Amino acid sequence: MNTVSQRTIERLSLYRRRLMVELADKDYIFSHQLAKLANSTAAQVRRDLMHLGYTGVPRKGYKIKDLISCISKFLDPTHIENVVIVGVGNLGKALLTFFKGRRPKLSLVACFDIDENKVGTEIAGVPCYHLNEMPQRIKELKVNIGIISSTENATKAISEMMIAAGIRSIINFTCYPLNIADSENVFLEQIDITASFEKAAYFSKTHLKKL
Amino acid sequence: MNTVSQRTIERLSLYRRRLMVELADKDYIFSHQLAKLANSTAAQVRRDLMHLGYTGVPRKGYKIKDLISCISKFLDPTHIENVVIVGVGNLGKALLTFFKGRRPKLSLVACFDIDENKVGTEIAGVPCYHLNEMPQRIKELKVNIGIISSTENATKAISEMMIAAGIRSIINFTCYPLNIADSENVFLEQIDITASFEKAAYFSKTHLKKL
DNA sequence: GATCAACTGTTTTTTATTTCACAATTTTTA
DNA sequence: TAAAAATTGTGAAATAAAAAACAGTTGATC
Repeated sequence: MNTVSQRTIERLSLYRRRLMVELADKDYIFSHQLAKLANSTAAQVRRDLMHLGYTGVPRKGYKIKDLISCISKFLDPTHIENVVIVGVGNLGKALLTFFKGRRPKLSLVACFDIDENKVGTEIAGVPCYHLNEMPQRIKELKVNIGIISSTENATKAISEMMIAAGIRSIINFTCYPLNIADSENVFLEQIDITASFEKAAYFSKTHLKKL
Repeated sequence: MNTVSQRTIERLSLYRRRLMVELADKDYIFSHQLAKLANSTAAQVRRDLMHLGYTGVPRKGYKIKDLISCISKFLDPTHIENVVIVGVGNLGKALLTFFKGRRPKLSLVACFDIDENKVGTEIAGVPCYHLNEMPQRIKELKVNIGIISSTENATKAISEMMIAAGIRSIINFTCYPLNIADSENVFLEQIDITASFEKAAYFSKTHLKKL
């Protein structure tokens, strides 16, 4: 199986977004131009595009329209994927709003919380249910993707509920480092904002390339 | 110069947070135990700790208290670092709240927006100024770290303002891929939430390790 | 229509990161 | 006190990722 790296998938996602912007201006783009737009290198771009089976034309480049649809065919789910989010505090709300209508093939269908003031309402147009209802809703709505933006100490329990209910992919925005057994076959993306901040602080004093 | 990788810095940050939790329970910890807590491996932990110059004791492990202070000495700025955030929409607000009091050596001293309803108020206890004032405030407060959570199309201009004002490190939460010249010597952390979502979608169908 | 210039797709090389493996060390046990 | 057991620190090997190099095409130019 020709497995594609996470890094490549991230870049393909970025290429597509940059290409959408360019589409208004022109028909074709060279690898070095796309590289510049995506903050990468020409070699890296060509390498990434190899996975698509779409080939450009020397001296002419890639037809933007075709390249976009090729990336879409590669990246996007065939049908619309339902997504849920657990924990509708500040970050959860921000993600709901951010997410809204951003990707046509990803549909945020429900959010969950334990705060009775939120349960039963709609937040950014998305219905909020009690956490207890999550397993049932996930099954009913055939949800494959779950986002966790709860408190740190609820993370583990929530992830276990998600996995038991059949979730295939988790994005964890809490700082609790989830540990999912390989045998579960669940994809995990850990976004550790605290680590990012501390890294920024560390390199603000250290990141001096030329001394 | 013995430069330490970004990955290692991220893990050290995580180790410290996990160790803080353990500190309540016990005095010493083995590399394989810390690895389990941080979702890593014993070899990786030992390798990362090598950079600290702190050595553990065979058959006894690392003294948690000492290890924490050693990581802190390594990671933390010597004095308190001021941080600013630009763009106080949903995500910006969430980051403000999230950040509040989380790291003692990092102090969020100001946020900026162009919305006149926000300018002049306090958001999560942090004063909000007009974006125009940013350069001056950054210089006055000797701010080294800037967070961007604006709209996508404002990102580039904001980063240029930041760099011109003397910022040393930028965390960019917008999807616009900033391109900072090496010569600027500014550290950049790009957090592309859209890419994370699309990655999660991609691997939810693909991430089947054993077929 | 032959030559040149510039770009693509892919192989090779280089660099970075992780894992392995093991001598050295320390505690525990006898 | 000697032997056994378990863990550390680190050099070496393996793996992963990025960059470089280059043959093969294609469009442009004369």
